[in-house]
Amino acid sequence: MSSARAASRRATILEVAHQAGVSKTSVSRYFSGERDRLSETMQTRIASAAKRLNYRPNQMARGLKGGHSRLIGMLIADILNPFSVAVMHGVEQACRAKGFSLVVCNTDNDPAQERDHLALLAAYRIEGMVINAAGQPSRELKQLAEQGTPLVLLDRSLGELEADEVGLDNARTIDMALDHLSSKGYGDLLYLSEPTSQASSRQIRLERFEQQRELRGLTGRALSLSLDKEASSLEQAISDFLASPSQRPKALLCGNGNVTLAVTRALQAKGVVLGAIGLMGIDELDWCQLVTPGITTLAQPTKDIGRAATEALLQRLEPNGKAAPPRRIHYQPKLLARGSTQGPPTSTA
Amino acid sequence: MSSARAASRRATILEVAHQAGVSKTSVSRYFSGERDRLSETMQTRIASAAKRLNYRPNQMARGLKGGHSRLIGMLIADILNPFSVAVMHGVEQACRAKGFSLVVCNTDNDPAQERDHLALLAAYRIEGMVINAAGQPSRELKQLAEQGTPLVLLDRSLGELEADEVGLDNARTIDMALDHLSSKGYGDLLYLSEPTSQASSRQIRLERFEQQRELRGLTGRALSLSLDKEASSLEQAISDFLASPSQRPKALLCGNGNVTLAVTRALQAKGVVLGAIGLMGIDELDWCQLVTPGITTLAQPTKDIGRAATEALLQRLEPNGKAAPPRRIHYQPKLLARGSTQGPPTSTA
DNA sequence: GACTACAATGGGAACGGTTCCATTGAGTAG
DNA sequence: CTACTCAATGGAACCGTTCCCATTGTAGTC
Repeated sequence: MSSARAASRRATILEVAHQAGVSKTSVSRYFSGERDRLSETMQTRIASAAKRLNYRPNQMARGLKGGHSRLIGMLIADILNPFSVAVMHGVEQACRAKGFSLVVCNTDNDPAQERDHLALLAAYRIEGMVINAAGQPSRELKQLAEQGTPLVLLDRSLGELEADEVGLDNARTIDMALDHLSSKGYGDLLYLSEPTSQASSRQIRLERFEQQRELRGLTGRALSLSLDKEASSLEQAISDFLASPSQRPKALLCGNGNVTLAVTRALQAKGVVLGAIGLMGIDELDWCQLVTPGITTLAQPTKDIGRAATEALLQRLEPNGKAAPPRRIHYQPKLLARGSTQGPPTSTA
Repeated sequence: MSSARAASRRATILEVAHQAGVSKTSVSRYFSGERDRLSETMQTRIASAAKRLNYRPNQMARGLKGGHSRLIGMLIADILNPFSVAVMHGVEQACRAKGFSLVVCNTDNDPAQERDHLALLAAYRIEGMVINAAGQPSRELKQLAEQGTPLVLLDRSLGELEADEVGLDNARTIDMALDHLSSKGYGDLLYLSEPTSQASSRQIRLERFEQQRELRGLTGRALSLSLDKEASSLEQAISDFLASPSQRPKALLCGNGNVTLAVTRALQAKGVVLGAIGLMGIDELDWCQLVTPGITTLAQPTKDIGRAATEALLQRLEPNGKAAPPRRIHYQPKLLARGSTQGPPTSTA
């Protein structure tokens, strides 16, 4: 009879204690990693009672008393971007390995959604956050930081906020791209980026591109535009670039995976042959090797980034780790050279 | 002074009540949607006190008393599959719109991870689950169901479990594929699927393919294999198929996006010209239009599926909705015809 | 053999809310 | 004017844990 009842509703610690004929304190100890404080007999009795009742500690109650929700929040600007998902995958695995759960919130690049999600995460008393979102820290985010919630910024830098940062070595990435393109004979370059106001890393890449392009005596320009709203302006920009007079072979460099996709579509619509016009992208995508003759990319080590972000965060959660100075971890990309930058036809002569 | 203190630690309902000079009951009412029971004065006083202290109700405490965690869990078999992410995006938006939060758990197709995650979600007393995971319901899942947690199965059917199901009309999807392929002149077909033991929808598709292929007098076969572990066996299977003697033009049909990716890679490695050998996939992917001459797909309405799943779930959460008979919602795919099924060269003569 | 130290266990007060029930006062019908 | 209703508010118990602080018993010390 009592075993039949067990299935109907989640058992409480009190019921287990009763079944086992011990106090709830002991049961609590058993489930909070203090088993060594209990005698053998006690342990087996609790174990069997718990099993019989199918008991699981209620995390809500736990979180309430101890303040440990064991929850990590993650804010993602664009969940449909494979790069973000790959990083999230890494973060999730690392969290799980340490006994934390991840609550993922997608903001669709919308500050209002970001605010909502932050309020929510605060309501659940999450213990830390991994953030890959808007450029300007919202009031909610600042509050969270001020209250002592550890923050890790992914691929972003939010000046005023004291937080760890994990991401790509943006300057070096641009340099590698320029090295590669110019070594293949491309001398007139167009850099395309999503709006730089949204993310500091975009800003850095764009500025670095302009600076280094000039320094290396290459011609061209850098452009930042919104992919959703200005699809036509992207095509226009590419047309203008391709039509612009220059003796030097032309190439396009894409600031992230979304841009690479949009640009590849646009080039294909125009009937451009890749390679004759160079194409290179930051972020590796499943299909880059499939589009003839293969698109050259600089791959980010997504897994490493995810893991590093989580480790940085969890370190801050440890009793002593809170005060350490902010870390800045920057990874090197990996060049995957393919046909789209094989060099212009004339240069092979 | 009091405002300075406000920033340091999250305020409690008691502090707000004190500040406002009212009882905590009234503050609770204010934040639980019972504002109409409070007088104007009371409301403004509470509002200003709450604002001053930057108060947010603690969801943990709320969930404890009322049993409402306002949390929905989602189990995803493979987070790196864009289809899953797209559906998840839909689910998340729908949850948010109704005031629920989504906790996403990726199982990497691993039953052990699935068990862990389920235990965890149970510990947080989630109110419902959207599931896209292993074929065999684990003990944990059954328990969850028995305790009355509403379940929605995505693209899967778990016989013994009473739950709503949302997904594609698999039989119709296969029929559409066969219609299209044979109308384009392909008569010798190979169907490739990921392991059918993992998901009932895969099983249905595969069986339907064999049945209908035969019924239509087409030759060929259907094969199920693991992409990770048997990459070489995939290539072998394709080679065998292409080498097999047949008068009729050959085409490959891919059971989902992952297969399409693996097959496209394999075909490209072999130097196969798409179209001469037909290629068609279930699931639309970003790059299907980019790979020359474009890959024909049957697109799933991911957003609809996500929304429908959430709506079904939330309906069960309403006081009366628990008892309704299980729903089965099946969507039609959309055919996106491209060059990879333009028909074999001889048929144009 | 009394005293201390410590290991093993239990009792009960939090934690931050919700909710039932009681209390108050004003309006209304008789 | 009295009794009754109803709206507005507060008091206190409770949700399922954790954790501090007893309490007990047993072994070790002198």
